[in-house]
Amino acid sequence: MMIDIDLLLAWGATYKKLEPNEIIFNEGGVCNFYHQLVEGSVRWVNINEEGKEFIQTIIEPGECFGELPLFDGEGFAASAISNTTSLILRLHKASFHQLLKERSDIHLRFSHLLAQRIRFKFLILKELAFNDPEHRISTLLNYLKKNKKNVCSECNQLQLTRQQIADMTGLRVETVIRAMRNMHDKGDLLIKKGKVYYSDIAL
Amino acid sequence: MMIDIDLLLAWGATYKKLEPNEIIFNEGGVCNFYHQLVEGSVRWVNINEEGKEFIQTIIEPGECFGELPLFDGEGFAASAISNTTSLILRLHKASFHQLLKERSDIHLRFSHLLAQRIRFKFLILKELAFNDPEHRISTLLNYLKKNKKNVCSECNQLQLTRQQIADMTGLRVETVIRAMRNMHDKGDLLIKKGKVYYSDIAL
DNA sequence: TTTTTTATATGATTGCAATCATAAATTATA
DNA sequence: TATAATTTATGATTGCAATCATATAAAAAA
Repeated sequence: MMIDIDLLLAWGATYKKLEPNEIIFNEGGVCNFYHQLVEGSVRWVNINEEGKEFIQTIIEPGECFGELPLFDGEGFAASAISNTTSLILRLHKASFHQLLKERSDIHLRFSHLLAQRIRFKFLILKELAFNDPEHRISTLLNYLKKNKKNVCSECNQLQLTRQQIADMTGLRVETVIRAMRNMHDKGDLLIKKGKVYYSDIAL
Repeated sequence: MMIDIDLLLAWGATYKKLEPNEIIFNEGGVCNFYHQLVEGSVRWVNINEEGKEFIQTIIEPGECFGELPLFDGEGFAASAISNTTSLILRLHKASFHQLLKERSDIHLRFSHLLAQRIRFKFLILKELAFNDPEHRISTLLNYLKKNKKNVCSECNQLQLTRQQIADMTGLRVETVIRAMRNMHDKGDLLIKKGKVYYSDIAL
């Protein structure tokens, strides 16, 4: 989901440049903006008491993030942190609501986005519950491939580290590494010099 | 989220009576209706190959369910099965979309609902990932209490079996039973004759 | 290029929830 | 009330991912 950049600018949105690992907003905090990523990469994460991260989504350019408070009025459900140097666009909450009001087509596209987000959560949740590391990982990778997320469109290379996959599936790095090696051995995916590629033979 | 029953009827919605354990729709199936529960109880579940259920939500009277396809055009993300004798209202998809179009206030309320659903998923997901059965259960119960879901408003009694809690947290019944006994011993909740009550001393 | 940092790899051990088995208590039904 | 079915309870065992430890490889920075 993205709103046309020119439209956002016309409505008064402003750019903000981010350093790597800069906190954009914190879980529980009050939301004043609609956020859209223009360049770079942002992770949307929950961090527990021991500092361990659970990555809800890794946002790519063109996607919005942190939108829940705009629709239900509560605090941020997770924190947003830049992975790399990034550029975002922010539109004031009031302007965003006005925009939705005037443009029911955009409102509908947000409903579509929200439904898709729930769908993804349904998918991951049932995987976490039904256990089995390999299955969890392969379901996640399948979803990402299908939605062309976190993958190089030219070379088919997965743009995630084992640690990130672990943080998205609730597993430990070592478990992910071992499971993925196993999947490689079975031909479910391809690992060359540590880098992961979707094998052509389905997944 | 509920739409006023008279309004639904005016728009051509029809009632459907359900026997216990009747399948309303199946995961992956095509959606033709907006569904709203009037009486009884419905579970929204994913069922894996071995027949084990993961309960995404237990729907109570006044709530809608199976709404994702109406917003993103894909198949049902989970199956819906009646827990008890139930009564639902169904409105044809096309009418629903027309209703949304004419009533932007209702559309906004659905955005609110969708955001809340994602929020709940964020919560559960990070719990499943950060492990620890007691913590998972207590987070779920807290959420349910806060949202007055699956709880008797008069007597404060939790309206879920240990099995259902297990199916919502990805744990086994025995683990849930043991964890909840433990929580009872610590005073986090109250178990009388097997029945669970929220203790007044927070949770 | 060399050094430092980050990511991947792999073995050994452990802890804990799943599993299996069985019983008791509670609720529903005859 | 008796009987059946469901839910809760509890012990014993096991399997598997987490954890710990350490090494190697790749990428980034000096």
